[in-house]
Amino acid sequence: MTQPGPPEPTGHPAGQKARHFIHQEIDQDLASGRYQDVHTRFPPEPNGFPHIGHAKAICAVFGLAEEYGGKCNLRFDDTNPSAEEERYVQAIQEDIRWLGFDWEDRLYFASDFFETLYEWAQHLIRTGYAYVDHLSMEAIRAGRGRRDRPQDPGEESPYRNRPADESLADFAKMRAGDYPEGACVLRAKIDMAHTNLLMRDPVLYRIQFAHHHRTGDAWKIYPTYDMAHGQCDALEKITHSLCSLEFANHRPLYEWLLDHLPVQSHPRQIEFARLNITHTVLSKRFLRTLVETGKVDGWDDPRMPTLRGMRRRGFTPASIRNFCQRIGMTRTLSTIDLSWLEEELRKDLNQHADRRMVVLDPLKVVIENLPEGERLECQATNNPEQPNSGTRTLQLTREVWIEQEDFREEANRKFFRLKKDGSVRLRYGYVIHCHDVVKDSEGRVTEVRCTYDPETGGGKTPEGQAKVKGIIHWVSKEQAIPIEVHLIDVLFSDPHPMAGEADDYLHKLNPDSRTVLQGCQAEPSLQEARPGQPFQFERLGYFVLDAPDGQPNADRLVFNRSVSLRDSRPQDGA
RNA sequence: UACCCCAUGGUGUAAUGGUAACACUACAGAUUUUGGUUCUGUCAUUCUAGGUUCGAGUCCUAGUGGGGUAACCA
Repeated sequence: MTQPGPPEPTGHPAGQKARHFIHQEIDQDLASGRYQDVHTRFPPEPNGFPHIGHAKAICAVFGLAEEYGGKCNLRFDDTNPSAEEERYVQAIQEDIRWLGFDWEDRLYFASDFFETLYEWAQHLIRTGYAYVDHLSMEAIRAGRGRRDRPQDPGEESPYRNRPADESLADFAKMRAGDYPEGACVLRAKIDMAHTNLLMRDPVLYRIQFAHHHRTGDAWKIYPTYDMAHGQCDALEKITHSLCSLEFANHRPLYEWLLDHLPVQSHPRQIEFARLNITHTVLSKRFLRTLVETGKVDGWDDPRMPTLRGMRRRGFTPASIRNFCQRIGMTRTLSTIDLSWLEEELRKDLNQHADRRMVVLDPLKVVIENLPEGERLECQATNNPEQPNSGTRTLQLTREVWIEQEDFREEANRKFFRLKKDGSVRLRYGYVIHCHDVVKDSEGRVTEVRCTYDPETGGGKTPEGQAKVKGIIHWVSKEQAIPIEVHLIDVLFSDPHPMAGEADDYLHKLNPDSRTVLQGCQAEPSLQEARPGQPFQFERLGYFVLDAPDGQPNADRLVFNRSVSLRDSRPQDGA
């Protein structure tokens, strides 16, 4: 039979998609005829906002379906009403679409299948594979085995061998709400001596009176993950059910249930390692703590590894997809260096972000031989990587702002920006020469006095003159608009915040994860910046207009630095 | 502790019993109106011990190290 998969690669040739162990498994399944096509699913529980770790899974399942010409469903695993909310259902869909994936008309909810799952539970009871157990939660837990001696077999519940009719009647009463929460559960009857403790008669249904975001108060009982997940996979005719490694222990149960239920199809669970990234935490619980304790401003704080946080920070869908492509899929535990994410973002933004000039920490330069009121027009390229991006006109005036950092009264030879009695080129403008400085009473330079060379416009170097190596950015004082800039740094100074004791991570937060800079000076075109529109502020990095909850700040222009430019300045050069 | 999973340069990923490779980082150089981009080069790798085999990163056994699970969460 022919396989739709890509050709056999060796290594990672440029431009060719990396192939991983799941490709190989799928190839075999198609070759052996186990499955005729590839149908995957993304199964989030609507109880939080997706983060970059989810992006890995999303890219994998949607990507695999696409590569094999198959389909990928979106299914909300909404089997625990006390934890789940409608707003997350919306947010998750928004984030997946933003990443660029489409489930078309295949949007499902586990709750869509509650009636079938109920019937299947009855089926298990009738066939002698499930029973209603009135033992307390503690008693059940104890009966499954001692924590310190898990090798010993568990103890069978006294309800284990009750007649099916009795269980059936009790199960109906559970559904009807005749029993209070916690009074009883439905358990599978498997093997109380199994070495995998999950197989020691796991709970399949429990009573919950919580209001469900979709089914309201129609149900008093809800299936557990194990009773719902594989069954929904089967009902949706999923072929390859991908999940993270912590579910590997559930696979025998996944198989057992499919084997004992009248399912029409038999999906296959494949586990992969979840994503870890240095300097951050990727777990809903820990991220929630950061939000709830006010360590960050919210789920969409630009420092958060949530997709909405990253979006607000200026990450692009392409950069995230490329990142996920690059890290691959394995069963090996790994921690990816945060710089990989930043590198992918730079790669994308270098191609697509228009260039602008902004001075973060302004120092006044007076060009003495440029009369007040006179303007020198300079043509600035919008994006050197995109020949068709055009140019814009900047006005060079007598007074301009440059970066404090770009001026030194004295400096060594490796410093090739502006110093006293030295020259530097104003980007897109002219070469200026500094011959004097003005200082305040404390000796700080408040003003730099320069002259410009009219022969050096358009990047020209006049005959016989040495080429000026340093080029710095600038903004006309007359034209500048004030903006606020937020520099974003790592959330945790420790590369491995999760190492160590339970809640240590809260003490490893980087106190300087956000630096607010007020009084920055920007070229006037930035007045028109739109949310999500990426810019490179020349020599400073990539920036995006801040838009909390998708809306720009009404009272002022705030830009977040998505990522800095790679900086190879030598340490002693400053 | 029991069960399950994992182990290849600093990092990540390939090599499907047959010459250990690719990318990133680091470092060096070239180009450059961004100390950016781009290009070139250099350094560096199979956890340990046995076994199977003509041949082992790959298969087997044991050890060591790391991780997951041991919820009426998913």
